[in-house]
Amino acid sequence: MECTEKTASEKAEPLVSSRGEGGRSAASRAQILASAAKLFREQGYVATTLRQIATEAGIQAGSIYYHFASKDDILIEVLDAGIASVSNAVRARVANLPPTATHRERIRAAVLGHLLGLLRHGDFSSASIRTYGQISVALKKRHRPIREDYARLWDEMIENAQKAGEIRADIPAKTMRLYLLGSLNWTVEWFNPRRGGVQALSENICDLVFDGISPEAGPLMKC
Amino acid sequence: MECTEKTASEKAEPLVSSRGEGGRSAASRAQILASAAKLFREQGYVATTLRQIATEAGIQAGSIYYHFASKDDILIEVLDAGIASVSNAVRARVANLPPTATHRERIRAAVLGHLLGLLRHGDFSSASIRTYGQISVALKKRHRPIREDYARLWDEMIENAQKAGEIRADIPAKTMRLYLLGSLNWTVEWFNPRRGGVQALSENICDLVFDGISPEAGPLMKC
DNA sequence: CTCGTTCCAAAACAAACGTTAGATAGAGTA
DNA sequence: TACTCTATCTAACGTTTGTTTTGGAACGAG
Repeated sequence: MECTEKTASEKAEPLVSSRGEGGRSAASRAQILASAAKLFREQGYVATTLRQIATEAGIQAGSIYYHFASKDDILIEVLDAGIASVSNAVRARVANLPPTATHRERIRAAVLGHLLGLLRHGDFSSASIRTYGQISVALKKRHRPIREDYARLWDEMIENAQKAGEIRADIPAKTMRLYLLGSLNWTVEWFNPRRGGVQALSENICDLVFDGISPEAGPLMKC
Repeated sequence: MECTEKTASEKAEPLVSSRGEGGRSAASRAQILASAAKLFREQGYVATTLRQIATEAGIQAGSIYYHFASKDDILIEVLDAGIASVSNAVRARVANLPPTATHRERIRAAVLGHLLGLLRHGDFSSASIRTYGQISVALKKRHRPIREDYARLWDEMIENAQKAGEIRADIPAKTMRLYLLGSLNWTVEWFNPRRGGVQALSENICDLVFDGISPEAGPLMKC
């Protein structure tokens, strides 16, 4: 609202860290982000207080403003980092496939990458998924490009697989992507690491995504 | 916190409505609930203000307390009504099936009932699903019984179908239920009624749930 | 008309929120 | 030693939150 210019601002770009990359304060910044991600994931954005984040990070509430301009700015960074995390996990797994891999194998690798990235290194990506639905349109706008990038990655994989006849083509690719990512994303709502491993669960869900709940080779299958 | 006893409380149970079922104030009560459900669905619980609810309902913020004891109490009623709504929709559709219906047909009816109940008469059920993840454990505890009832309905259907060999049995029923309901629930995050009908989408998703993204009659698997 | 009940508006309440301002301790530099 | 910059604390600001209090229309019963 107000024009908040510093009284004496000679340097136009103060730059985040004073010296080098691993600046002394960079650790604090990272700590704040990690604490925020954890709390956002558990309680959502609005329910999480700057004082909670500060306590979790071992500092005082006001000190946060040395590193971030606002609570919204913290959210944006957590959101972006979360999507980037799973996006990188997926791209890495797909890129590691041999060139002879089928489209189905690429999708399978992507599903596993998405799930593992979500359930393992969880706070940022889980926070990203769980809070996205409850933020203002202004915040969504700032975050949208990264999300659309990731969506495009899936759309291309699905469309290519459809054209190659490796997955069904009677359902729009976009519907398929929304359904597919939704199935994966919802796991963060109920997954409990103490109850069964991530790997086993991920493969179960992968099977369900590909073949549904129908029996593999039904003895009395209708034709 | 404080002991808030009315100064002169002769009647132990004032009862909600003074006269009959359709009391004069029952309409206001319902209006408050409807407004709250709509806002909870759109913004989440914490982000929704009592003053917003009041404005939406056409009354004053303080007046809400004539009908409800607290904001939490409103949430609980919205949550319960939401689950009850889809639960009834599902039970009705399943009950309307002929006695000769297979387990697969029962599950298909349930899936459609869940989706249609969710996407059509949406505010209460959508609010219930979207806010459940962000409320305190105390609130969850009050709401849990109704939710578990509904979960049990699905578990029984799935287990019966597994025993009959009509759906795959190589994946735990509980995992299957969580995956299945998750896929359906996530639709409220992206469904847009202006872009395609509810019925068509529901059947697409139903197909995906049953047969996955694999082609219907694949090159490998012919009937 | 009078009384009691029902329903709600108006205004205020304390607590908590995001945010800002000023002071301060410590490290580096000259 | 004196000065500067960095990173933080302390304390407060104004606003908004859920909630409470008070008072008074509206209305039916006697």
